Amino acid sequence: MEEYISVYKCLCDRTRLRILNLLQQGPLCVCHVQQILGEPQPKVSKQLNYLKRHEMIESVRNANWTIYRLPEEPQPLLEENLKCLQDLAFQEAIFLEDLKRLEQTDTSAACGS
Amino acid sequence: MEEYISVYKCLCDRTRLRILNLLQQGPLCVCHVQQILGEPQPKVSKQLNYLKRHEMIESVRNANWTIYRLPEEPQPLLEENLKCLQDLAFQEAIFLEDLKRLEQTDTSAACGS
DNA sequence: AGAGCATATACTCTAAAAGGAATATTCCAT
DNA sequence: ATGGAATATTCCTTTTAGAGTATATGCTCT
Repeated sequence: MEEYISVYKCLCDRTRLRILNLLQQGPLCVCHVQQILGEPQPKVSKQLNYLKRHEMIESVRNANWTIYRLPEEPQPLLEENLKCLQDLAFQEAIFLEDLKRLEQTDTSAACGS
Repeated sequence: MEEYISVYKCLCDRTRLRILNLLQQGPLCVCHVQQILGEPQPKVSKQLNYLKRHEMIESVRNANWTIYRLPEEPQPLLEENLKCLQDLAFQEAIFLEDLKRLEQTDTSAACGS
């Protein structure tokens, strides 16, 4: 049950939801998330770290970038709610804008192809 | 998106999860929830009120009982996660114990048949 | 080794959340 | 109208979460 609570805590913050929405499209490094969200670097870094500590996402170091991504197989409860997030993405303006900015971002340098 | 966050906030507390688990079996008044959870009355009342304020549950006054229940059609995100809670109920000892105590409780007086 | 970019951490502050104890309210029965 | 049961609310305290600013660390390249 604590695992459930942990998942829900991760999901009840606006910034973290925006991050998860982005990561569903693929891995991203901190600076890209930061650019897309338009939020200060420490804020983004801390929330990414929060999600990682609670095992919602993984990270890999690549040169001086840290690439964050969703795990291959997220825990079931997270996976279920990521699907729900995708439904929301069609209605929620901020999500759509984030995805639009993501498309306009070249992630190949840091994150590989 | 604020609605999503609101749902997740409701779900990230142990007491509230236990309450929702119980209410999936049917309506209950405060004193029964209190007995089953073994928690102090103000705590239970406050959490029920919290869930109601956030529109996760409804209440009806019956004599000097207040009966709380899940709505006929919970909002989709809640409904999805209530299903997940049911999966958890089979593994989680505290949920099983709550359900057992629920069975041993006569709710007919306050909550109707 | 030194510069510069990317990221992480520390510190401080504010606000929100949760619990406990006491009290208030509501409704029914007598 | 009074008492008692059920529920709600208030007050107080403690904890937790999030934001902002500043600073530190890590890595790469020259």
